[in-house]
Formats: sequence, structure tokens, C-alpha cells
Amino acid sequence: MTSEAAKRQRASGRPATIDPDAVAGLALDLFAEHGYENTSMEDIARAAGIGRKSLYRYFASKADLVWGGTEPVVEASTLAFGSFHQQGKSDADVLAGLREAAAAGAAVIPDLSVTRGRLRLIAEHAELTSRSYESLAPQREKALAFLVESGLSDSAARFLSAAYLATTFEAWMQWAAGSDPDPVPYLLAALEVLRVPLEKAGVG
Amino acid sequence: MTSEAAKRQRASGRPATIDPDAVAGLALDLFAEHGYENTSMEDIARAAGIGRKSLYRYFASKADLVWGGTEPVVEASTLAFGSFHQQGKSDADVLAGLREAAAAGAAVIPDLSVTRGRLRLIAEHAELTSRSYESLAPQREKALAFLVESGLSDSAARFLSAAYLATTFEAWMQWAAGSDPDPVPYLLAALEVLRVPLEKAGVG
DNA sequence: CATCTTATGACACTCTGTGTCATTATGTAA
DNA sequence: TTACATAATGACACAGAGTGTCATAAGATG
Repeated sequence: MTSEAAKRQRASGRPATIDPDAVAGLALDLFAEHGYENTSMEDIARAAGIGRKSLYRYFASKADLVWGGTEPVVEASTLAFGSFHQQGKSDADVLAGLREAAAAGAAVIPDLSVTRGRLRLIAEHAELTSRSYESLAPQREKALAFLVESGLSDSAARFLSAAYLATTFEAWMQWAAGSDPDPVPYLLAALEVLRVPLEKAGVG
Repeated sequence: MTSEAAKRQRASGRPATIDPDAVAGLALDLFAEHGYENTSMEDIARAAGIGRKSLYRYFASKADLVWGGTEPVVEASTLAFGSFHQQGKSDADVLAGLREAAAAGAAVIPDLSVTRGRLRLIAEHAELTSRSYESLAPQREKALAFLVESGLSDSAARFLSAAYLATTFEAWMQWAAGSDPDPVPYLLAALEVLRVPLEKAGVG
């Protein structure tokens, strides 16, 4: 039994026999070998030795096999947002908070080569690229909350958080397209195009 | 025969009998009445008095019925980018070019109330919101080309165009959620969060 | 061993999106 | 008027995503 399976273990009842991480990795291998659209959910289930319905119990969609494991990144970013405030820094320098959060998110990724493979697969398929808006929604919410707490108007905070997500995603894509080991310089360069509006205001 | 059908008319052969605009409008009505996911392509085809296959000949996907008619907006934005350069303005003020392009795009929309309805439908369905990345791709390319021509590095231009699209989309969504007649103030406010990096450089 | 909990997968279903192909309608030329 | 070319049309069939139901299997607990 893997650690992932152990996590799902309850006090009683049948324990999980499927390791989601292993299945996702296997799916990524199949996608790399035969192509994303040429690999059906049934193919993946068969290769994993499980049923198609069981596969859907762990992954709500085919895209979830690629977009996945972002919870630790969001969690690390959220912690960075929180500690940034706790350090009593100025609200005027919210951009520094965004930079720290982006870097903190990147820092918790265990295997960057796997992430690079996932991002390249995402870049190659519009169906997966589109998914970014949904998949990054939790990060957007955390950034929005941070910006509102920093004193920005709701409207300005929404604009800035939208730009924050779009630029950092673009940074990750640029990093994935190359071979540089460290994504952080890309993230910092991306955030250079952002600024906090002087009036901190929205429309009007 | 409508003007739209006339546009598709060739020198010879059977002329089109289906008006895509009418079909899309009818589809929007059905979505509003029964909900997006409760309305199948077959329902729409039946209501329009055509076959499902014919419906797919005019609209590549169900989402295309909602995301559609953006070509004039892209065209107007592109023209604004071009005339901005022709006026011999400084490359340093590329943000003004982005503002003009965004406003020019909004100016060519014939019926804003229809656009508001479409955007609200998009806001309510993650499936449609996700589509923004693909649907806005042409605008992203035009903005990217403009920024590169303005002297930005390819990397910085990609970051800025990503932020441009994300913020203007967010502006449209905020406008659609309210009742203000003019979307331009939202667009201008959104672009206030952008800046041109001083070194105009990318990573490194 | 009995029982409870949960994973599992078989079955059936709707819907999206695609491909093929015969048919029909209409404009143009002989 | 008669071919003829062109393109719209829709009938049929199909793969695959995603969902719902339900009987069964398997392991943990008492």
C-alpha cells in the first residue's frame, strides 16, 4: 500500500488498492507514447488493471490526470500570503507578496521534471490549456483575498489577481518550453509587468 | 435570405438557407430558458428546423454558439494597433496602444445587451469560461505582435499580452455582471494594473 | 465468524463531436 | 429546356467522455 492509499484509509472498511499517483504517472506515459487524444480513459484503466468507473472515482475527468497535485502549491502560496502580512510589511508593496507567493509555490514541487512534462503536454493541447482557468481558480481566490486584505478595492484586486494568474501561468509555460532548471526567474520576470494602481480604485 | 446567408453565397451551387446569427440567437434563448447543459445540440437543431449535422457545419462546438462573432472585435483592435504605430507615437507608451485597442474593440460591438447576455452565460458555466483562453487566442497573437514591434523582448511581450488578455476579459466580466452601459471604463481601469518592465527584458 | 464499510466494476445511458454518403436544391452554361 | 456543377442537407453509424445505478468483492473490526 502506498502513502497515497494510506491517506484515504478510514478506520474500517476495505482500504484503497489504487494509487492515484501511480495511475496518473502511467497515464502520462501513455499520453507521451500514443498521444493525448489517442489514449482513451478505457485504455488507461486497462493499463492500470482497473475498471473505467474506478478510474473516474479518482479522476473526475481526463484532464485531471494531467492537471493534478496542485493543492500543495496553492497551500504554500497561501501560507506565503499569510506570513507576508504577519511580518508587518507595508500594504503598498503587495507586489512583493505576489512574488513571494509565486516562489513559495514553486519551492514545494518535489519533482520539477515531472511538472515540466505535464506543462509541455498542456501546452500542446488546447483542451488542456483551457483548463488552466478552472485549475488555477483556487490560487486566484487566495490571491484575491490577499489583495483585498492589502487594501485594494474589490475591482482592482480582481484585475490584479487575474493578471497575476495569467502571467505566472505564462511564466511556467515559458520555463517548461526551455531547459532551465529553476522556474523562479521566469516567475519574477513575469510579475514585472504588474503594478498596483495608484488610486487602488476600480471603475469610476 | 439574410445578409449572413448572402455572404456565404458562391458563384454557383445551392445557396445557404441557414442563418447562423439567427441560430445562435435561438440557441441563446434556449440556454436562457432551459439552462446551458440541459439544452442539447439536438434540441437546438430541432428548434431551428435543421439537422444536428447541419448545426455542426456552422458551429464547431456547443461553446461556439456562445463564443462567437469576435472576429470584428479582433479586427478593430488590430487596426488600432496598426494606426497607433502609424501615428509615430513613442514605443515607451505601449500601454496607450493597449488601451486604444481595447476601446476600439468594444466600439465595434453592435448590440452590447446581447454581449452582456453572452458574458453572463459564460460567467455561469466553467465550461464556457475556460473557453476564453482559446477564444481570445487571436487577440493574444495580435497584442503579442504589437508589443514585439514596440521593442519589448519576446518574453516580456508574452507576459504582457497574457496580462492584457486576462485583465480585459476580467473587465468585460465585471461590466457584464453590472448594468453600466459603457464597458470602456472597466477596460481602462483593468489596464491600470499593467506596466512595461523597464529593462524590457525577459528572464536573466 | 459475523458484520460493517468501502472499493470495485458491470451495465446502461446521454451527449458531444466526427466521418461517410446519398440526396436535394439551386445557380450556370450549352 | 436540358445538362451540369456546386454545395447544402440530413440520415446513418461510430468513438469516446462522463454519469447513474447496483450487485458484489474484499478487508478491517468486534
